Amino acid sequence: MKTKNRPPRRRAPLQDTEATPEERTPERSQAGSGPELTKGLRNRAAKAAGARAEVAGRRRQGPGGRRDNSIQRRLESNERERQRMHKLNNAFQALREVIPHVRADKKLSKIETLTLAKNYIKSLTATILTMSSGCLPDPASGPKLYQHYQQATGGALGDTEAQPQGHLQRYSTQIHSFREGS
DNA sequence: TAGGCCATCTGGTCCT
DNA sequence: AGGACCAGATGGCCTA
Repeated sequence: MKTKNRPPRRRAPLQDTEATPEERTPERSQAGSGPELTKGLRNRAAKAAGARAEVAGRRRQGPGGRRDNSIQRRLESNERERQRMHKLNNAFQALREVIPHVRADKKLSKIETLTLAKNYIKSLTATILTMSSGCLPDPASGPKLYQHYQQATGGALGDTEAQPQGHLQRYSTQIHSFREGS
């Protein structure tokens, strides 16, 4: 699979207006002040904003454009949509951080994140059920603990099957230790 | 260069 | 009425 640790990208709008990028895009300013954004990313965002303004200028000149009010509403709507998607992405990131996975060097894609989360929940559910029946899984012998997890991990992550059993073993051990410690 | 992934724009629909 | 949500379209970036 491909590396997904990429900077945020911006696309020039098909419709844009009079407002300068600075005055109408909190996200872009957010892109400039976000805690996780590097200077390079801020530069990129600024550059993209400039490109948008340029496109806006070109489009403004054409006849039959939208009325100002309508355009303004659309821009506000776009901004809300961006914010909404950013929240969604933050949630995805938070989810990535709590899902154990074997490719720590590569960022999980959204679909991988969702699939692994589902499998992780299944694994934990299985653990709870095992605990509730008073039977601890043996971490040294390939426990049933993550049969669910391993199963669809292979489905979601094509290369997971190639991963050494050690990762799963470690995962089991960690869960086991956690349970013994708690 | 193709394909995967992603951000953004956009218009429609639903909800408050 | 206005905002939230959704899905399709578009185009950029990256890797094989």
